[in-house]
Amino acid sequence: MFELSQVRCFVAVAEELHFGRAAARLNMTQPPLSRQIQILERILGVKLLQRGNRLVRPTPAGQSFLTEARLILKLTESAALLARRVADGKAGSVNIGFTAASSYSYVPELVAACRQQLPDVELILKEMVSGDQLKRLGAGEIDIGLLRPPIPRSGLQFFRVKAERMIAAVPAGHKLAAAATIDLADLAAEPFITYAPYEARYFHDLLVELFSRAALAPVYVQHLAQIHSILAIVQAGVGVALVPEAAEKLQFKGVALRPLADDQQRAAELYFVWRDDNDNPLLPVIAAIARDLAGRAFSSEVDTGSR
Amino acid sequence: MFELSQVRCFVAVAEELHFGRAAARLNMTQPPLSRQIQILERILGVKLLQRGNRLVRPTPAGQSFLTEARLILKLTESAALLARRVADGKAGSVNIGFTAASSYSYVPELVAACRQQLPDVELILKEMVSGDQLKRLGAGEIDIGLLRPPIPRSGLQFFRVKAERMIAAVPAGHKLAAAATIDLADLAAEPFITYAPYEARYFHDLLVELFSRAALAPVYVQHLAQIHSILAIVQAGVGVALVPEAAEKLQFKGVALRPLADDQQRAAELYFVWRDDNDNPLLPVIAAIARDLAGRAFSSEVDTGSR
DNA sequence: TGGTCCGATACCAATTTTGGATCAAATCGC
DNA sequence: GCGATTTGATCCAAAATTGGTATCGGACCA
Repeated sequence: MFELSQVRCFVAVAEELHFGRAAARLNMTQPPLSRQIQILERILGVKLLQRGNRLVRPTPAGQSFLTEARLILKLTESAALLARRVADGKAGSVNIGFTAASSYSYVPELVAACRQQLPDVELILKEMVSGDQLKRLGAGEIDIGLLRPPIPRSGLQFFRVKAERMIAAVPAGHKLAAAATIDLADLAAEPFITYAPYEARYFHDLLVELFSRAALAPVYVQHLAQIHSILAIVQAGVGVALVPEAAEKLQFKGVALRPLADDQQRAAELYFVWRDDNDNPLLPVIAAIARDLAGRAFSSEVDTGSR
Repeated sequence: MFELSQVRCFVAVAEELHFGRAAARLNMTQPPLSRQIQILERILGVKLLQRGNRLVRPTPAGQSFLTEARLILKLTESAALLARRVADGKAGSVNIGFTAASSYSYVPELVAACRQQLPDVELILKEMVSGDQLKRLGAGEIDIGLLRPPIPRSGLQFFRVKAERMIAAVPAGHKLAAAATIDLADLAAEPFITYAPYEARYFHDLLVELFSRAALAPVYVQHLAQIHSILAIVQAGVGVALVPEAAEKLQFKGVALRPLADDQQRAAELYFVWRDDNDNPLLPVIAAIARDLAGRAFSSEVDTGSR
């Protein structure tokens, strides 16, 4: 098969319509240029240029090949450029796993920030529970996980991007909805909707620990994995629940969301996790964006707290 | 800039994920393969492959480059293939000039036949009068002319593709429309619409000769270049005219078309013309199609005549 | 008909490429 | 653990390719 140098030779001659000038443009002498064109023609089995004694002009096949040749050269250049951009972390793609809950609160901001700062980067988002994310991280199927603790030490790096309060969700007309804050003991006295022990293990364990520390034992009437399912059940009047603050973004009608009493507050943490041997050049770039976003989130959280 | 052989090397390694196997696939040994990859990486300034001791895998930049590389290789192959097809007269494009009149009778059949037999060929059709076609043929701006005599000998080849009778056009209600055939003398007695001496020189000269031979001198009331314009004027009752038989295809309401008396008939000829030094491989192919079409047209004409 | 322009050819020198041998590192099996 | 094996990298001599100089041959021009 032919070589790119030959294609460049041909394009030069076809554009100059003159071997001598084309050779000059290619920084070479005329004889080797003639030879390269001949070789190209022999490889293709097609005469590309009609050499009259005073003029050179492309044959119809040469004309057609010229069009393609220009395209090929353009493509090679853009391929090289793209590879460099990817290596520089300015283009490419990253697979990101995220939990359903984070899609309400953190993922949208992260995606927006990336789109703005890295317009040529493709973010491939895959919703999955934290456990699956850890598995996929290990297998190299996702580059980044946005997940809940616990995080095993083995070859993973991570930092916290979010810590959001758990707040109570009660039916809108419920007597507890009347107060600005809700006491954990009052909540535990109601029929309680909680999280599925595997699919939403983090929240499940969080609540178990929260209640046992407070020496409370609520009556669990339902286990669910998704926050929006829980809110729907609360709305239906089946019981009350504790959900992360991000649930406010869902704007669920008929459900009142109230913070817990100050001394009972508990934060649900979200971590940005990656394999430390992941060589995707986008990783440090996106990690920096994520860290920056998290920093701003925490400082604004402090603001909110101080009000 | 890099070479296609290096791209092929890289694709092989990226697909096999193994230098040895890739080398075997490329019919070479492993050391030069390793080196070609290194050279490619140095040219791009980007590490494309991560060599672990038991595994090779593409870096993100390599992954992106792999996609582009496959595209480049595919394009080179298709470019070579296309060039060969053009050289074989199976693809490509031809510029064809044609007279307005031929667009009613011959061009549609020719285009249809080409589309069917040469689906990958682009026919670029340009309407122009015969004189312009000869000029453009000389300048190489069209490959084929479909035009009227006279044709100069200088470096042109040609053959006749059509000879169509001239027929009389009279307003539908006109007294001459009553007869099945019209006598030239009767026609010449009417106000006569004829052809512009330059733009439609062939028809102009044809009529001049026809009438002078018959020792007739019609009163010319209007000169026009286009057949449909002439028919429109005839329809308006301004006068009568002689038009090529193909005018029947126009289906002009309010105009009666009648053949001349048998001994007065006169044929308008259409020729397929090209420069004998034109190297477009499509030329012989399309000429053959045109000749075939002309042959069938003439034989069917003989049929009509024998009835 | 000689001069000039232009691409092709012949031949030569330099570089590049090739592939065998070898090396170094790491994994696997016993 | 410790060789045996696998895998990519490196070294080196031979071969091929490439580019350059000189020259040729044909065509147009004066």
